[in-house]
Amino acid sequence: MNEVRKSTVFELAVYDAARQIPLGKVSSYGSIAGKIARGTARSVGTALAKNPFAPEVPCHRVVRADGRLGGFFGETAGDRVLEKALMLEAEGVPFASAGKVAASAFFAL
DNA sequence: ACCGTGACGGCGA
DNA sequence: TTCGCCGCCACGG
Repeated sequence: MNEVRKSTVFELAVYDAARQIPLGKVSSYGSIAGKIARGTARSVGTALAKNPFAPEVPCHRVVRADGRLGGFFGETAGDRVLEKALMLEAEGVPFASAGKVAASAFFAL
């Protein structure tokens, strides 16, 4: 029988870092990459995309370096965008503008 | 071992 | 300021 998809050490490190993001705050893919000192924003995004520990791991609190929400929240993705954006607002994350998180909302990992 | 893909980031026009 | 291209690392086939 099939085993569960075993995550790599890198991915686990990413999940652990994301899990440290407090409610009402966010972090960028690049910041996490630097935190775990492994990989880059690209690989971090790929790892979070697999996130088998959701919602245990608040991957929705991870945004792009420019404050934008990112792939899962892509404006062209449809209604999902608003759902996630609203979820962040519900957590108390300040927005600089529509769909853009304020720089002060970034949590220093 | 090699190639293509992907929830990104920085720079140039 | 906005749009587009290249470069970055990790993973699966």
